[in-house]
Amino acid sequence: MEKKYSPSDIEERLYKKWTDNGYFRASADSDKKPFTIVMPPPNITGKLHMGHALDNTMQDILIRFKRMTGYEALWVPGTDHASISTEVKVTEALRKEGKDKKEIGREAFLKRTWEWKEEYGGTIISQLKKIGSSCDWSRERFTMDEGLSRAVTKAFVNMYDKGLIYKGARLINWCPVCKTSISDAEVEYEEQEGKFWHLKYPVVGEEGRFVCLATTRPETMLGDTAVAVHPDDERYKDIIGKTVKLPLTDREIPVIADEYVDPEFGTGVVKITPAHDPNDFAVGERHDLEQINILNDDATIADGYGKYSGLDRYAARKLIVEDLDELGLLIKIEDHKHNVGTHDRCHTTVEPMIKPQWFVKMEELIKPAIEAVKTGDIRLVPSSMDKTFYHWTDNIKDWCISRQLWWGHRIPAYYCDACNDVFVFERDGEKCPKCGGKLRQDEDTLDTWFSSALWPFSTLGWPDDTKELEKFYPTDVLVTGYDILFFWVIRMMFSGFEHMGKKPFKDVLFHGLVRDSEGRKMSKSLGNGIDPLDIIEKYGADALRASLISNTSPGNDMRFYISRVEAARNFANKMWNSARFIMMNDPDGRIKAGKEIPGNLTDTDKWLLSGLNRLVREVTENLEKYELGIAYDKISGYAWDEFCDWYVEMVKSRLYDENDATKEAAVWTLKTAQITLLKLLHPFMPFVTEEIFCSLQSDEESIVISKWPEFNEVYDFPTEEHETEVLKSAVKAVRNIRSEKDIAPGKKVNVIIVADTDEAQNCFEKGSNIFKLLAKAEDLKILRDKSEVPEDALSVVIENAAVYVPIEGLVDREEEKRKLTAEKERLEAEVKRCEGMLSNERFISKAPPAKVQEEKDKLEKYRQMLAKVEGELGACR
RNA sequence: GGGGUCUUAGCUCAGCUGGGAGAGCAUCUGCCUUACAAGCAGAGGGUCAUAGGUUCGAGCCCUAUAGGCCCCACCA
Repeated sequence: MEKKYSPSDIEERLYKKWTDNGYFRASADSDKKPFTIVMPPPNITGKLHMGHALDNTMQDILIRFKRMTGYEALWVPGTDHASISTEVKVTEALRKEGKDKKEIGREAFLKRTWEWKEEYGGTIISQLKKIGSSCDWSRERFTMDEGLSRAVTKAFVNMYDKGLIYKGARLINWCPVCKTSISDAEVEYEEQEGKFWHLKYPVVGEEGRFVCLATTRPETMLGDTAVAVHPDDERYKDIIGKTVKLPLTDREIPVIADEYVDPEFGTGVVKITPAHDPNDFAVGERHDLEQINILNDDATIADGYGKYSGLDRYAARKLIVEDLDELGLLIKIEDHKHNVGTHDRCHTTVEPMIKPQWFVKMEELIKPAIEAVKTGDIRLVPSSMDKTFYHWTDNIKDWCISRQLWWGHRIPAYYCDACNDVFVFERDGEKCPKCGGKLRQDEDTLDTWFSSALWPFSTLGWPDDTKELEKFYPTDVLVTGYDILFFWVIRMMFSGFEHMGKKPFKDVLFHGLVRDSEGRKMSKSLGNGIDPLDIIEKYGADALRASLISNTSPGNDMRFYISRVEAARNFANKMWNSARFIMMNDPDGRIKAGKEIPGNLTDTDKWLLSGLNRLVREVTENLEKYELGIAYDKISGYAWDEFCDWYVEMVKSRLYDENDATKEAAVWTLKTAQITLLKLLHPFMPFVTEEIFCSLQSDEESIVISKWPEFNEVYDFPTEEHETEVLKSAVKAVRNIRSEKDIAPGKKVNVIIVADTDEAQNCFEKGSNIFKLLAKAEDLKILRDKSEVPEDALSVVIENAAVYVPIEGLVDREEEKRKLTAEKERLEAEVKRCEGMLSNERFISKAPPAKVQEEKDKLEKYRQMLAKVEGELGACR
């Protein structure tokens, strides 16, 4: 094995081995318990970014963990057609070739988009493989696959038949560039510097009287159908019911009273344009006002408005303001900051317009989802997401699902021009059921989230009755970012209940955004994005994965630091090297890790094994609770600090002694511990663990399908903590001798070790050579009792260790005394605290018995330690 | 305007249902030592935002305050 672990050499080879052997496949025929995750499908337009890396690492950890614990673990991958994003991209590509979407027509455009999908849609999938995702690739799905498209149609028809989908002319958000409607959730508000134009409209029949009002959008006045005041506003009470002349037009419009108007704001008078403003629309509905659409689809002024017709909305605004000014109807212009709705894809200012669109009625549909979260039937992790969930569901509005796009699922509604009727059904190409006439399908496609909402069951075969649905639905956990709670998670919930009659998942595990090191969102425009693939190439997939998990918690944003990746890479290398060490000491691989426990384990071995045993239990619990960060940190902590830094050092003396009777026990323990740690670590760092596992345990095929370690009573040895402490300290001390600056370089040094127990004595005698080497000592004596140590010896040992270095003229125990005194004081305080608690009657009676016992044990422990420290302090004098 | 969330070491963050303040990185000291310098042995560094409250006991629970971030709404 090489001295350093180099991931690039092995990752591809191992991933190929895994897929070739079908480890990731899950079968519906298996009699194992199922564990299912469906992957949030990345857009086919997308490239792998840190968010995907995090999302998929978390899912992979859970899937690999469950696979090892004996579940039939299924992870369904796939991609999303991402209607508008893709359509925009393809339209752009066409434009570069000098072609226009409209010119080439729907059919050619779709053909072109499919070609585009075939060419680029696969890149994200291959990138997901690079980070080690253990998906069942034989089940990869695409939202526009034949089966999934059938699911979409079926779902639409089901809901339409139940009256949950309707078509209606509503005010929707219109993007004049993409020329499609977009849902409320797709509108992003941006603060913009605008103007506030104060206008006056003449009151009809009262010469010289005007109503003054202010607007941010003067051009919409062409579509005004009323002006409104507050019913209690004394200033305007007398004109309610009268009419005003709408300037620049020949229309007269009424003055109405509505509570929507805030008398305190502006002049207390509002122009009402029902066709181009959501609030005005609502007012218009209440007062039965006419809705006048003054705009074309590209936001130019419609025909019939004279010289304004055909002008862009902003050009029209300028001209209208000029004309009003000329008529003396413009009072003043103020600067005004306001929020403007823009389309989240192209950042064009959206235009509210009245259009016939398809909607999903939400009020009833959402109830089972709310109920499920309330009762805990669906659990959100972290649970603080519940509040956000209710905030969304309590304010939910009907969902506009039709889009004036071509790339997507076409709405299964058919119109008969002969009898002027509408039919919604699944059978394309049919004749009109009424008159037998030719049917014309609705031109619109569905919101891309409509198909995503069906993802948990459409990927498993719905609407057919499949074995997969039977076995793997509902899925176990959905892992996703909190930013799509509304877009996706909520919609999957009600879709699951509606179409399957069952929840789509048991738990939802949320993660946050991966930000850059300064806390900014990673974005193309800022150019601060870090490509996960670059990181993988340089540091390995394992290091990337671990860096995204270590020291993090669910639902919170995290910052990406390269130093974390380095730390994780170093840890992988540490495991690599501990394996090298083991193999050096068992070159033929004669000793097997496993259940046959050697009879001659030493206390050191038992100490390690029982600690490891507890680690197994804790890590398993953490993973069950989705505490991935905690689990990883515990494993790496134990592996590095306890296993490598302590145990490996402690057993060296046994390993280097050919005659040591416990040598094999040491190798066995090393191997058993290393294998156990590798297994615990495998979900987090799949590649390096597999590579080491196969070299170390050559009779097993792969760690991927190996059995997860279990808490084993056999390993739960009672340990003499005191003895272990002595050993640990001694090893540390010996290693430390050379770094003590009190020892002059090149000076002849004699080391005295006090071994006050049999095991320590044994250990030091066996290891005297290695200790000598480590300490660069001339001579090394092992004494049984502290009192035998010469007066002039300098202790270089902290805490319990009994190692002394005699050096001429360097007898100085002040430092040691100071430390021991500090320790004594600490222990005294602890003892006092414990005694205080235990003498407190309320504590005894109120605290749980286990806690009381714990305190008693602690007290005992501290008393013992205190006695020891006092003894040592005495010996110093 | 409504809601959420955060404030813990120099930096970035963990800290489960209340019971001995943690990790990584950074800093300082000493070390190439027969697994590993991507390493080893040590050290320093925190009034857990502030003020109250509950409790035998609060980083954790409650109230208020200050500051940061996010989401929703969108006064024309």
